[in-house]
Amino acid sequence: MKSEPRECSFDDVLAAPKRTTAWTGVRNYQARNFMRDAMRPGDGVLFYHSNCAEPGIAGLAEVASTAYPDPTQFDPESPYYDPRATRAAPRWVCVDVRALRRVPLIGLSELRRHAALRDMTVLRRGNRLSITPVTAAEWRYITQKLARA
DNA sequence: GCCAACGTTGGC
DNA sequence: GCCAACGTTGGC
Repeated sequence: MKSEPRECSFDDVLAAPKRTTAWTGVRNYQARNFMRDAMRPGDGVLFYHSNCAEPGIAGLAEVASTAYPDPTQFDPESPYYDPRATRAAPRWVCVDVRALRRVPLIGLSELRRHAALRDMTVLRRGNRLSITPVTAAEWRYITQKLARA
């Protein structure tokens, strides 16, 4: 899951109550569908810092809820407000994400260096999705080989 | 700041 | 349903 550290860094989540934050503001249907259809409490999350000086994986987290309506879509004051959404027919969902542990930043250039990660969705050219699936093999490789504390 | 890549919008 | 125009993402 990508987050811009200026908006919400891994350390911000670690410092939050219950080390948990609501993953609000996703306004892409594919990313929304991953949260709604594929993500379950306890699923592992690679917390990725994007659009910053050192893009890469900054920490390990887990999904802490099933999907529920993203409250920011109903809030006219929010930058994520969506006038087409109603409480009866919400368009966007979020999940809660709980930070588990910080890792020494695994930079994008390092991720690209590993043949085992060649097909990672997030590394694909032109990828812009803020939420992308990770295979079991990729997860093992990263958590066991690259994310040693 | 640049720009490639992609998603969304809206006229037709 | 097509597709050009536009907006956004995000690495560099």
